[in-house]
Order: sequence, then C-alpha cells, then structure tokens
Amino acid sequence: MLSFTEENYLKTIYHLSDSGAKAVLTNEIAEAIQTKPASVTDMVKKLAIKNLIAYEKYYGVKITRQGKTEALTIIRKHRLWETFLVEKLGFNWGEVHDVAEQLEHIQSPLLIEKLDEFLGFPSADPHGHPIPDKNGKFKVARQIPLAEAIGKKAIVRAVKNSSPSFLDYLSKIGVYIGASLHVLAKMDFDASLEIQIDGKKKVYISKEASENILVTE
Amino acid sequence: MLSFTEENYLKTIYHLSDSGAKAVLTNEIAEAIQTKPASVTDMVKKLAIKNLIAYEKYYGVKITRQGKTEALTIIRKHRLWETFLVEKLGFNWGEVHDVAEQLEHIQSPLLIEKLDEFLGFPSADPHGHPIPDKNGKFKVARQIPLAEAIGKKAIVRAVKNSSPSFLDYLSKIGVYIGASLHVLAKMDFDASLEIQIDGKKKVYISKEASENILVTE
DNA sequence: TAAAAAGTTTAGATTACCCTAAAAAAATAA
DNA sequence: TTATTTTTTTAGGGTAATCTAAACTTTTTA
Ligand SMILES: [Mn+2]
Ligand SMILES: [Mn+2]
Ligand SMILES: [Mn+2]
Ligand SMILES: [Mn+2]
Repeated sequence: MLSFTEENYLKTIYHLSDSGAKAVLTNEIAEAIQTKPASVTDMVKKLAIKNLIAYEKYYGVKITRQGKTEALTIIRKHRLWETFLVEKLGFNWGEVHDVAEQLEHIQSPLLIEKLDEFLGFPSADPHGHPIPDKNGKFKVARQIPLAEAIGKKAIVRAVKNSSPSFLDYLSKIGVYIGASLHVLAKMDFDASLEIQIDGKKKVYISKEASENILVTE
Repeated sequence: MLSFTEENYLKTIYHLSDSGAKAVLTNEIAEAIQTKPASVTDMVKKLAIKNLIAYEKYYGVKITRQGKTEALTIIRKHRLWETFLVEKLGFNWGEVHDVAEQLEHIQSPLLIEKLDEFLGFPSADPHGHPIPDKNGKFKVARQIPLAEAIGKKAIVRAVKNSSPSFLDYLSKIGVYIGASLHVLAKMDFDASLEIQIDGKKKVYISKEASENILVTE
C-alpha cells in the first residue's frame, strides 16, 4: 500500500507526463509538488524500487504500467469525490479541488464502487475531466481550446485550468460546462475574443482565458 | 491544526475518560491505540503542551475543555460519515467504522456542514450513538443494557460494541435500532436471555450480547 | 514494611519525509 | 571546444512518530 505522499508524487508524475507519454524531470516535479529537488530525488528512488516508475539518473522519470494503474485509481477517486461534492452537497466547481485532494487518499475500494453507483456512474467530473472506470479506462475526447474556434459555434466540454479564480470568473461571466459559445471575433491587438454565450450575452475574454476553455465544435 | 495521530490520541482519550469525566492511564491508551506505552508517554507530553490534556507523571491524563471540543469535532465527523455511508451509500452498519476512521480526519468545516445538511441533521449514527452538533452539544439519553430489562418490553436505541462481528450477529437474528424487544426470561444457568423481537420471533441471546444492547423502556 | 510485581518514563535508535549546502553531470554559451 | 550556467544528485541533518531496553515510581503481596 502506498503512503499519502507516495500517492501524491505518483499522481503528479502521471499528470506531468501527459498520461505517461513522456519523461518527467526532477525540477518539474519539485515545482508541481511544492518541494525541493533534493526531496524529489529521494522519493523518486523509492517509487522506482516499488516499480511504479522507471528512474534514470539525470534523465528523469517514466511511469510504469503498474504506476499508471495506481495513478488512475487516485484520479478516479479525486474526480468521483469532486462530482459528489458538486452534485450532492451543492459545492461550487471552484470549491471542490482542495477537499478532493484529501478525499482521494481514503482507502476503501467498496466505498468508491458505492460512491460511483450513488452518482450514477458519471463519465466526467465538474470540470469536464473524464473519470476512469474501475479498470482505469476512460474516453479521451477530441477537444480544442476555444482560442482555436474563431468564427465557429462550439460547446464547452471542459476547463484546462481548475483554479478557483478562473472558475469563479467563468461562473461570473456565464460560462459553464455544456454552454454554447459562438466566437464572434478575435482582436488583433491582444488575441482576446468576443464571444456570445447561448445565443444571448456577448462578452470579451482574454487570450489566456480562451486557451483554458476546451470545446467541441 | 492537529496531525492525524494527535487526533486519534485525543479521540481515544475522550472515549476512555467517559466523556472527560475521569483520568486515563498510559497503558489504557496504549492498549486502545495499539501502540507501546513509551509511545503514549511521548505523545501525551505533546498534547499537554498544546493544552488539550492535563498530564501528571505516573498518574494519568485528563482532557481539558479545549481538548474536549477538538475530540467532539472528530466524533461528530466520524458519526456523520457513518450515517452517510449507511443512509446514502447502502453500507451495512458493521461495515462503516473502519472507513469512518479515515474520513473523520478530512479537514473542511464547509464539507461537514454541507454533509450534515444533506443528511437532514441526524441526531444519531447507525449504531444509535449521538451526533454532536457544530457546537459540540448532544443529548445524552438514559439508556440501559438489555440485561437490566428482565420481564420488560424495551426499544433498542444503541449498541455498546460496534464490532462487525457483533453487528452482523444482531442483523442475523433480527435485532436493529428501533426494534421492540420483550425480555421473556433470564436463564439462571448462564444469564442468557430469551427475547421476543417485534412481537414475533423468539431467540436466546448470551449475557455478553445482552450487555451490549442499549434500550429504553 | 520490605520485597516483588506492575505500571510508567527515559534513553537511545529507526523510518519516512523534508531541508540546506556542496559536489557532480548535463546543457548552453563564448 | 572550453567555460559558464543550469540541473540534478549526494551528504549531512532535522522533525514526527514509533520501537526496545533500561531505569524509575507506584501498587500489591507476603
Ligand atoms: Mn481537482
Ligand atoms: Mn476536476
Ligand atoms: Mn464508528
Ligand atoms: Mn458509530
């Protein structure tokens, strides 16, 4: 069984590696986990001994199949709990991440299966992120940043950034998962976009914001 | 903020002290927490420095007002989570304790307030144990062990022992919180009882069992 | 009430995780 | 290609929580 800390490292490595695709560097992990590179080197050796990652000195770290399975279990739990907090307890989508960071470490396969069932086997969390099933399988949707949908109509599917400040901003201007956005114009000056939400309200959003809204056409 | 371990010590001390009434000895704590007396001495000093307990060498430990407040917060969380697991997720009453031991350490006052509301502000958990409100207040019911209700009719209000084996046994013979029990006879031989459940099924239960079922007349 | 037993504390280690500072390797620039 | 900068690792320590063994205190027994 993995410790709380080991689970956090593994999950972070999984995310940084683009779902296991690429190697992850010591400093990236240190930055993401808010710790020092020396601490990362220590932990990375430990995870390598447990066969969760492959570690090559000075080169970086690659997640193994076994490590990926563990990481996906944690991510599944995180996203199921976020869904619970929003759907059942009435949390806002910007309030759930920190609590889910704690809840994801609760050890009880039965609990997770029952929670999944209670929620109706959701396929995505409140931020549009896919929830792996109990075997770690999930659908990868073809989504593009809103910034690449100039002149088009698109449906909001997910957010790339889940920070409370960004989510609060989206709520404030009326953008939500499932909203229909029409990208009316892109400003030459700063690449900001003029969009129309659900055929009604028109607003301007920054380039930064437009890159963190994921849509399908 | 208290660590996971500190919270467990404090909660255990509260329970062993009869809600703060009496002093608790080092070996009792060690036994309850499944650790060595030497470890208890260390931790007890730490909790005393934080003013959660009063510690007197070789004499034992008494919980302070501040310690009681902290302990009741943890107990509140434990019992709310147990209620959630049974009422919403369909767990059996014997399956919830170990999971609640983990969930009780999640730090989020907002989560607990919302969970409480979601559950309809329950006053007791699945084992009939009172759930303190957000100020640590709860009703202490006058309950007696079934063993002391010879010849009488009584309603099951709580269990004294929450072990899965005892709870499974109760479920199997048809005893549950709220059941009406008529104590028909007490056997001289071994103090076992003949009881009738809800005016129907008659069963014999051991002295041990009869002491762990709490009822009101 | 003195000796034995039981209970408790102290001393000294161990493990997990994290840190700073110095050394080593790799990447980049001159 | 050598020198400089950046990245990573190693060395050496610190804290929280645990343990064993030895010392000390209290309680019980004889
Ligand atoms: Mn999240
Ligand atoms: Mn999410
Ligand atoms: Mn319990
Ligand atoms: Mn309970």
